[in-house]
Amino acid sequence: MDDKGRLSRLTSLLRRRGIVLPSFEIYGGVSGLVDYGPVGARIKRRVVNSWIEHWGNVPNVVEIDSPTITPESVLVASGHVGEFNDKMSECKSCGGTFRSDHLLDGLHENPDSLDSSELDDLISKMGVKCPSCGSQDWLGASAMNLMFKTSIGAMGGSRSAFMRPETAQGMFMLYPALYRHFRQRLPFGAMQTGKGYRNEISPRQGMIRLREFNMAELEYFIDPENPPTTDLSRWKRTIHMLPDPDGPHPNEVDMPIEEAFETGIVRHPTVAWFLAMTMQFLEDVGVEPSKVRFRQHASSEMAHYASDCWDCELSGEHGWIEVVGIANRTCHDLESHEKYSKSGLLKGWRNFETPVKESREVLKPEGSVIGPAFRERASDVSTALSELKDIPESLPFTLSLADGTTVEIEEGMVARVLQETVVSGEYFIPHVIEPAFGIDRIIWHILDHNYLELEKEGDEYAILTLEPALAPYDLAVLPLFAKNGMDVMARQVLERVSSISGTIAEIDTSRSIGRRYARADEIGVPWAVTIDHQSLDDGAVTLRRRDDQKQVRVDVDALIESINSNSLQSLF
RNA sequence: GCGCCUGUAGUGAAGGGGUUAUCACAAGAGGUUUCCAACCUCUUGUCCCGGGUUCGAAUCCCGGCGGGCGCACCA
Repeated sequence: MDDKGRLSRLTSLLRRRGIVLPSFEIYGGVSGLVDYGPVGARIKRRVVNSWIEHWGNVPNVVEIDSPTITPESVLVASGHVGEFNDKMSECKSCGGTFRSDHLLDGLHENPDSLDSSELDDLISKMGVKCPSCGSQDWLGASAMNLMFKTSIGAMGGSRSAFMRPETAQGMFMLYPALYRHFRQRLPFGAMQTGKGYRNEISPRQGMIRLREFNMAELEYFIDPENPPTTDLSRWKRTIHMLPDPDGPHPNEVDMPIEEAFETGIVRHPTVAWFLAMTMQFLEDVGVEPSKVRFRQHASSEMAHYASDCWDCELSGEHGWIEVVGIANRTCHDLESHEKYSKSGLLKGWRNFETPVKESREVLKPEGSVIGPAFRERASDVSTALSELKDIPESLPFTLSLADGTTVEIEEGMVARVLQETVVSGEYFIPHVIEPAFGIDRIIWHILDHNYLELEKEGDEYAILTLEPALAPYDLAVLPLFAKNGMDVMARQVLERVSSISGTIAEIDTSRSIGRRYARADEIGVPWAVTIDHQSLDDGAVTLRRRDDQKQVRVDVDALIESINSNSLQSLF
């Protein structure tokens, strides 16, 4: 079959059957925005549900849901505002645009810190040439903001905000509530699915680079000194991995996850577990395992918050595409939010195995002497005394204060005492391992990997071999002819099937039976039930399996029972 | 953002300064047919948007919007 045209035939199918299509099309469309139609929305819902179920099976993982509108201060703390506000300089003569700070690499120790006018001054002073045409004629640097800006409040005095570029910040914002929910015990995780927004410069490749997209993220909070370990041996499948090319294992490998961890290719036990769980999920939703690979980021391409990162990439019509990022974000986010928000609640507590008893000699200030002696500096003196590392042998001595000045501490101002403390544990900032899934990209690859172009009696025949759990309909009910009572019985069967919780069936009565099978196959309906004349007499119907077109005769009651127990396969 | 190509029913395509824009498939109604896109009759529906040139624009020109590829960008 003509492989060049497969992509456009698949795209046509997606539009024609209402799976994925351009948004706002009667107004000309907007690039980077797509709609899921009646069939696609159902597939999407089921993919998202599968994701929630997959991770919901993990103990200590809960789902949350937070706003997409996010105050600017949150994204300043997370680093997104700084990182997202790269300045771009445009060459007047060739029109090429480049990151202004990159143009100044090597000419300034920290070009990232400069504002627009400083960048412009330096670019012209240094005579920076355009990398593509060599001229020195630059337009002023302007911000390239990849976040959608908005404001909270309709009138003046409103707060500056952005549409969230990731759902993760919602989980960090709820950390105190999560910590309480889990009774102060790590590890635990919180997940959320929903929309994210990035104002891409040039969205491309259909639903691969969108401006508004569906994400599914899980933040797993751990104690970095006691990272949870899991039994990796239950995942036997070899995984294709491209380790960090600058690291100690620069070559591509195929091995089970357990071996990858033992040989040190995957550095963190919890990250290894997430890699395995991710592979498992992708297989479960019908991604072709041979078209999956995991690529470890080189330190140079690491996101601003990540200390170790693996991309999961899938191969399809658009090449290898990143669909999941698994990052060890360490304590970056919580630490930064603690600093910016001044909240004291973004911590975990770990008990020592045995409480530490400490006794040390301290100089305890005599308030009644220190106070009158130093007046407004008295509290600084007390602080400095309590922070003294080395207790002087004798008095008087010279004490340095935090502001750099010194005072003389004389006999009578302090008492020499032995202080005993018991420290039973300590606070720490949890580390976070985050798998972030691009749902739209995963759906694209599910469709791509399951779209089969077959030939049937000389005709082209398309079939979507979706996992039954993801199909837009579980079952198609087809009266062989829509008359003589077959249509009535079909509607009765439809009603019985539809009343089964979670089961969605459709009825199709128009045109020939072959055409209706084809229509159902094309959108991935796994089962079709046909009611013929004989069904009216014996109450049995024909059950047809999508993937091999085999059919069996089965009593309606038995059919309903099998659907109920999710065991239709066993009828064959 | 830049450069090249491009936009015609639901889908895929043909055509093109002049009556009512063409074809296939799909879709709807009816007929026929005892299980895999059959057949017959009828039906619905299209020139991306705006401006210009012209007696007349779906066609030519300009701009916008959308799509493809390349460059740049992609936390």
